[in-house]
Amino acid sequence: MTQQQQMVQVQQVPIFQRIKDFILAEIQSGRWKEGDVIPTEAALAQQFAVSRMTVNRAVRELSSEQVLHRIQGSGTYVAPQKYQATLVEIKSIADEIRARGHRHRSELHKLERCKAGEALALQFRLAAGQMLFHSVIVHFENEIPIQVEDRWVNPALAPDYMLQDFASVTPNEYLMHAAPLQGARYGIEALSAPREIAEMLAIDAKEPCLVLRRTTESGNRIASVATMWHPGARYRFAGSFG
Amino acid sequence: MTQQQQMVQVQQVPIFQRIKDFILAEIQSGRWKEGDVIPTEAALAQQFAVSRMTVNRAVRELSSEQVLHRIQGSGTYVAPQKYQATLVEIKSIADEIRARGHRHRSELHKLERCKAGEALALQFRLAAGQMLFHSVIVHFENEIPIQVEDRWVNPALAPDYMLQDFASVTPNEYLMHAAPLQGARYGIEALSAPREIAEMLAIDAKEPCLVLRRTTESGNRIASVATMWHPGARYRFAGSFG
DNA sequence: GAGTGGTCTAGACCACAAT
DNA sequence: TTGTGGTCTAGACCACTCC
Repeated sequence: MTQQQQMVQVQQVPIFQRIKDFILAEIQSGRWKEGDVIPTEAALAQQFAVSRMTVNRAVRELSSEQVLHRIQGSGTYVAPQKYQATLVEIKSIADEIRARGHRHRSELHKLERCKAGEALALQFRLAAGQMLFHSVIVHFENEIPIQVEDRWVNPALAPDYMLQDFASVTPNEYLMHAAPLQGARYGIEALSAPREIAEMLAIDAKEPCLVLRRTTESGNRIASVATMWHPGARYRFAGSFG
Repeated sequence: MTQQQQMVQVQQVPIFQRIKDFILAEIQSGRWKEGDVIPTEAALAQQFAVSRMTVNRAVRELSSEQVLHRIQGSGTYVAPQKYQATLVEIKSIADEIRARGHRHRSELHKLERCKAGEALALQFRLAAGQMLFHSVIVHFENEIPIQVEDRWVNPALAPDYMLQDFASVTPNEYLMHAAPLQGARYGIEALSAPREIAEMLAIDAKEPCLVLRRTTESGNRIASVATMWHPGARYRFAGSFG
């Protein structure tokens, strides 16, 4: 086993990683196809002359990466084709603007306490008539309006929301401290700008807007419901992978 | 150690998972803050009266989940605030429709070979004038048009593209077999529908559309450039996490 | 040099699946 | 019953950081 240690030292790449690479190569080459059983841990351990635990780590990690699928008592299989899914990552608007090296500024257009109507109460899973906080903020990138953030907040989870200085702290940043994010639901839509939104974004009414709606949860309660409007002509969600 | 095994049996939850839960609880409660050093593997092993390998697995998995950050020779730290990022997963349109229990049908509107113009050639990293395949397909959900898929394909990677029966196989499905996906770049925009698109989607021209542009790579070459148009009034990208 | 994480071993017992 | 994966141990040597 001291020999193994020396191999690691000389070869740099850990054994479990070399086993992962081997398995990936078999799959990439088509020798192991979708749904195929791959060799057992014991067989791979013998093949590579390593302990079963080392093989176990390689195979376990590939399972958690969705490359393999394991069934206790049965075997290890090549997982079905990777989902042809595109993951779009949407970051905090302020961070994103700063990451581009541009200047972020925000303008508070509205900050109020308000009774929840039926639709809102339903979204918050609260009784109608409950008090909610409501803010409307416009975010600027180099003085060009880029987002209208219309947000409703659950006072139970963020009691100091109305006291924040939203010129220096975005609602996102405050809420992350007040009510640690534990889950979210969201949707992206394309909608015509209503008049008030169009005015705040300095675009024509009816212009297409890219709209992100997001509901965030903290401790099984709804912390916040936000609708973010972006001018279609000036904004896109983008990213890459691979 | 037989005692440990019995504990596992009785308690159901593996020890490494209980250690993960413990660490997560310390962080969630605020007792361990962002940037703090957490106890060493040896200390946790003693605290839980388990072997270091078991602690190692717990901590290693939390590292790969971005909850902790490890520095060899230094220690294990609570990772910086989880990125306040929203991940939107965009699946294949046909799968998505079928997953909703609805009927998917597609109509081929165009299928041609075409010389690449300058802009397209640039996107494909090919010389202008190179031959490309071009298809325009409309996807229907329960007979309502839901997506116009305008796609350019690199013949070098998918030579049989023109021979496919796109009523039964979507371009996505074919391309996944012909040129295994290795990377992608994409963007989501909100645009007014041009006249041709509006006609295919059976909406008014200038109606807002949710547009996904995606470039896919396979083996360092560009396999395909697609633009997918969706009626803003009838379609959204949605998802959740947590 | 002392302490940390990174990796590996050669066993073990268990739950589960296939037979 | 046999074989598979799931978990765990009690050590070990190594690379790296920090003092």
